[in-house]
Amino acid sequence: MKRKSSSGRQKIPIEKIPKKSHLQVTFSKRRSGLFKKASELCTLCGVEIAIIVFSPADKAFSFGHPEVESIIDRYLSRNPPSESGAHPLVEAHRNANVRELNMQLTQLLGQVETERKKGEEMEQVRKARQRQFWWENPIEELGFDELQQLVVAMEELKKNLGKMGSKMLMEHNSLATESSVMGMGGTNGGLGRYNNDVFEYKHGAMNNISAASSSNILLPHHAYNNLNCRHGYL
Amino acid sequence: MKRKSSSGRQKIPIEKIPKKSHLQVTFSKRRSGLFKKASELCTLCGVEIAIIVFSPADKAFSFGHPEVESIIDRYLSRNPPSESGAHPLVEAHRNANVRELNMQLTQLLGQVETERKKGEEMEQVRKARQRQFWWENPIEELGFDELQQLVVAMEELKKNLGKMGSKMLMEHNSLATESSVMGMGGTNGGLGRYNNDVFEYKHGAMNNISAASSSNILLPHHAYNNLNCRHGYL
DNA sequence: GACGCTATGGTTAGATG
DNA sequence: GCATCTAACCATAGCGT
Repeated sequence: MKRKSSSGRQKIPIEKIPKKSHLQVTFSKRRSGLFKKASELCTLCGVEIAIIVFSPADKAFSFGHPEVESIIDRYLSRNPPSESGAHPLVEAHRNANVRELNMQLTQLLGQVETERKKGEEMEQVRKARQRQFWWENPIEELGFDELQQLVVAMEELKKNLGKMGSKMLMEHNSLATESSVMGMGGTNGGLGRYNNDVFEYKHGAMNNISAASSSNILLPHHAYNNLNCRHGYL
Repeated sequence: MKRKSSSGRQKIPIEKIPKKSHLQVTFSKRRSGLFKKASELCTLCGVEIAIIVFSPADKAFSFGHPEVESIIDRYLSRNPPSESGAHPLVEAHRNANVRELNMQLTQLLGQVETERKKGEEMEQVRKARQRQFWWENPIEELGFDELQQLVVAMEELKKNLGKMGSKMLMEHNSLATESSVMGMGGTNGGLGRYNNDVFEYKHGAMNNISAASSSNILLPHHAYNNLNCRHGYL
């Protein structure tokens, strides 16, 4: 696709943006950013915040937790008007309800955000995985070139496996000898035992591995089937 | 000196900070951050903003440009000035607020549930995948028996690949002949060209594939590196 | 023109003095 | 508490769709 589709964020001087359209976009983005920060501050610290913004077009935007008005009231005079005291108890009850609702709301907003992010992250992982592990696609869907790559990769991997296998085998053997637990008997059929029409491995270590693999365990059946039956995948 | 004097900024969940001292610090830092952002928004967009914050200790902090009070006035004069409690209109407004809050609450609850389920489901898939694709773990983490299984699986897979490859090759060839687009020239180095110390494939089809793989494209570099550099995984 | 992307600048959690 | 530092995380300017 595009390697360098964007120059990324550039530094801008903190002074009035001259271009109207540009200003509008920035206002929109930064306003939501500001409200988000405020919301986080509410949640993190359990405080009450009210924000009032008049847009360049003189439209009013506001953020408030629990409510803009109650905070304004409280700010204007340090005692909440408690609504003229006609029915103080009712008012108090109502306010409690509203506070409760707002609390739930804030909490839920946080939860939604959390879950959304989690989901997004997983989606990202999945996508990355898809890109990275293209060779796990059904073999039927691979293109010719991809098949070529896969063949080469198999060679590489097998080489690595051979090396790793011999190392593991040595560790395994010394362990088995020490504890005298694992029997290593059985005939050594080599790899041909599992795979009787194909290849021969000339690397020394590999023979060790194949000898071991033919003796000890024999694959757990489900695993083996898994590997074979999913013939389109790796 | 100090190599690792700090672990740097850590991610924190957006929920109430339990530790009082942390909360106080965070509140202080974020409040100033919020005010700074507001100030930038003022300057950049030439708008009027007022922010009122009541600290956890119930102390009032405010930011205002040009002044908090004038903005509050302007805000109150445009919105239903809900100062007195006994008015039916105010009551109605408040009730509407509660209804609105409840609606949001319900909606959000639904969203949370949805997201949660989605996340859970994905987690299940991931776990299932982990179980099923144990061989994708770093080779270093595989146990001895698993390595054995993997070796055998490789043989199987390679066999299948050989077959599939020959089929693909034939299709490819006929296609290339028809369209006369792809050059197939190049010396045939066999698989040894990519992998010079290991195995030899005796299956007839494989030779075709290897011949092709050494000719045409040579692997795109990033793909090749991917396969080699990730030597721990498959 | 709302949305999405990416590179980059900015904010801030944690630690330290 | 406040200032400072560092390493991460996060917000967002500039583009593309």
